[in-house]
Amino acid sequence: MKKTNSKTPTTRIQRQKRLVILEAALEVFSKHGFRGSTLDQIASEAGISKPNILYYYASKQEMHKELIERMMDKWLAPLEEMNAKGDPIAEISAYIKRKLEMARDYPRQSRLFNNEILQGAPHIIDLLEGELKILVDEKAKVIANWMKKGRLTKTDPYHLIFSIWATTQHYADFDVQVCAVLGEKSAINHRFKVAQKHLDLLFVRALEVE
Amino acid sequence: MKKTNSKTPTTRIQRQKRLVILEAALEVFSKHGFRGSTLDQIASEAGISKPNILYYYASKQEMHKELIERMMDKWLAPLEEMNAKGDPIAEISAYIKRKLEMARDYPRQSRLFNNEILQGAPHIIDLLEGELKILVDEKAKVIANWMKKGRLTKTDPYHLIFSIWATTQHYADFDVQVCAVLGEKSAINHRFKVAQKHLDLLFVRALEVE
DNA sequence: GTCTATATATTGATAGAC
DNA sequence: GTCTATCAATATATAGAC
Repeated sequence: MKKTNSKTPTTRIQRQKRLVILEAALEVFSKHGFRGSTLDQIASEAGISKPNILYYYASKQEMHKELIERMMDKWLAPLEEMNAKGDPIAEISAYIKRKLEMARDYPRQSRLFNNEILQGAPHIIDLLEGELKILVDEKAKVIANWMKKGRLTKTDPYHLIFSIWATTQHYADFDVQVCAVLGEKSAINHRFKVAQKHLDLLFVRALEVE
Repeated sequence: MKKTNSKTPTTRIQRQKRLVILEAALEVFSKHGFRGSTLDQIASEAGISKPNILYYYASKQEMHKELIERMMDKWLAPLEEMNAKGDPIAEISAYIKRKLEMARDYPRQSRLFNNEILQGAPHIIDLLEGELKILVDEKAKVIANWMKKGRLTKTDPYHLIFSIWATTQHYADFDVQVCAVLGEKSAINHRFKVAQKHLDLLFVRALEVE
């Protein structure tokens, strides 16, 4: 069989194996960051030997890069869905719901992103200053327009978006602290139900105009 | 001169040198976490040779431990100051202001804490489940009492505190992203002034009862 | 494709001259 | 107290047998 470039897997088996490795890499990178993670940890987590890992991915960097790229698309989607023609309160409420569901369903992706930002975003700074800024500029304009029309209480649209990011991602990134403070009594489903209700009240009540 | 134990510095010079090293260690640990940081980086940052660093601190662990301990006290103070006998809205507003000022003035301490939590809080989990939980339980009770008396809109007090933590610390931990989105136009002083105004509106408007 | 063995670099920490 | 030199452990990555 001819040598397969690790960047372009062809067979189903190869793709599957790369996914198993990526899954393990996500587990490790999201906890320790890029520099703090080792191939040994990833290999152990994946149940695959270290050289075999490097058969599918040319380097530690390549794994990390693919994880970051896969995550960024998913990360921008919820904001993209915010619709200028919808009801302002309903749109913001739905956006919060989507972001909170992502924190619940993809906490490791959130922590991977958090780690990347803490380290100064070396791999995605261009994306933040480019694609992300463009998207946020656009949505901030939509929100500002809603406010100008008197359909939302006036505040800074950018910082409003930051507040939504912060409050929702907190449940993924600071999960250990949230659990420690709430104690064992709070199962994950209950926790996110209460969080959802609280965040909805917080933002809707603050932004509603009577 | 007799051998000085590195844990109990005696002279002024020694204390000063330890502070320089600690300052450099904070710079590095807050960016890369414990495992991702190296003595080489810290030594370079401090302008002191690696063996000399280890003359003042017995190990990398010892530096990290002292940083975490120094930070935790400072971190709990703002919440402790919240006064059950004060005006509810004013107390919460003042708490947000204090937390935001800490994010502005001690961003590296915030990121050090964030890194520790992301890694599962291995060094402070006892503190979170002990001291922190006790403090939050107490203040949550105060807030719940205010709500019961009709002086604040009803919501979950714990999640309200989480929201305040999340929104304020966001400006320290995600500073790179905030700056990328806001662009170069936003100087730090202006940024925090707008943030302060927005967060005050968000929480006060949501919690105020007419 | 997967393994053992290993090359090469980096790391935390120590020894010992000055 | 501070340095150079260095050790032992660990890290990424490769070589080559099977």
